[in-house]
Amino acid sequence: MDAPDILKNRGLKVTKIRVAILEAMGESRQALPYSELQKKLSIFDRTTLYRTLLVMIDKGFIHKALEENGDTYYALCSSCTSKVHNHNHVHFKCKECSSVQCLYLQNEIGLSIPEISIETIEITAKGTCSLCRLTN
Amino acid sequence: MDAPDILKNRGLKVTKIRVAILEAMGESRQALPYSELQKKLSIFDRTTLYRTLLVMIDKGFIHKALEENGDTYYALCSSCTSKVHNHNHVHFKCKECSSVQCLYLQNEIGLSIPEISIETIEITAKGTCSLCRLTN
DNA sequence: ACATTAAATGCAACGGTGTTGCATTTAATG
DNA sequence: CATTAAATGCAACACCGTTGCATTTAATGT
Repeated sequence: MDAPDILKNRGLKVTKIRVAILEAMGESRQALPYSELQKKLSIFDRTTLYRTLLVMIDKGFIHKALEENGDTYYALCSSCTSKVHNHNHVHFKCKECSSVQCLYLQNEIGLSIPEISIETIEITAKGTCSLCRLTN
Repeated sequence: MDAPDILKNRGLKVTKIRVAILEAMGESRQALPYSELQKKLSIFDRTTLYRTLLVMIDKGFIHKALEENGDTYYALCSSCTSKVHNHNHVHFKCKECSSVQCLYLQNEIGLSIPEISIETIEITAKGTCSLCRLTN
């Protein structure tokens, strides 16, 4: 299913920037930093990019995978809807190539702390990705 | 031990802003967002605050507990040195009062994923803190 | 194919943060 | 009290988040 169909299926108008965002993020299969999205989509006004990202987060197409040093990494949601966001996955950042990816886990990670009710858990792991390990 | 002594012990000059930062963060016992630090320390130039935070992170006094929506939360390091950063703790953000705190765990959380070497893990939990639970 | 309309877009503008260079001040030392 | 390396304040620039408003466009019905 291509980008326009995905948008239609979820009741969103098919616009150039939405298709471009989905394609840009689909290619890489990794989380993209805002700065890179901005570059790739520099044809569009940055306000439009900003607002489009808001909409697509709200509709459950994408999510913020990581905020680090002022840069925000966005990733495609493979299992989220506008209502339910499943986050049984880990965000992994490679210290060498700076790539960020979503890793899905078989078993959800649980955590319980006395007196506090925990609703969501986000996990960010850092290390060396498989590609960079081979390169060294 | 008061702020000036802490600074001396770690080989840092005792300056007003460093003392002020340590005291501001010591009082609250919680992570402070940059925006609030900025307000509390508005006597000082913001560049000085910026550079002082860099130094204090580097020396292991404080760490970034959370970056969210462009605001960075800083917390005192209770078990970190300039060489070793222990992060067997969870950063917890209350969705009601927006407070952020470091929770220390008895047992470190481990995570292993094939083909990837993980060096550090950061966990951010969100929910309702004990105080807000009582209030409701 | 065309008109209608709500939604999407582009532009301008403002405030906040990250960052750097440079001149001045200050804390630690002898 | 003099010396000096470090810390500070100021200026400046780029980038991001955000909002208002006028214009354009995608979807819908005729």
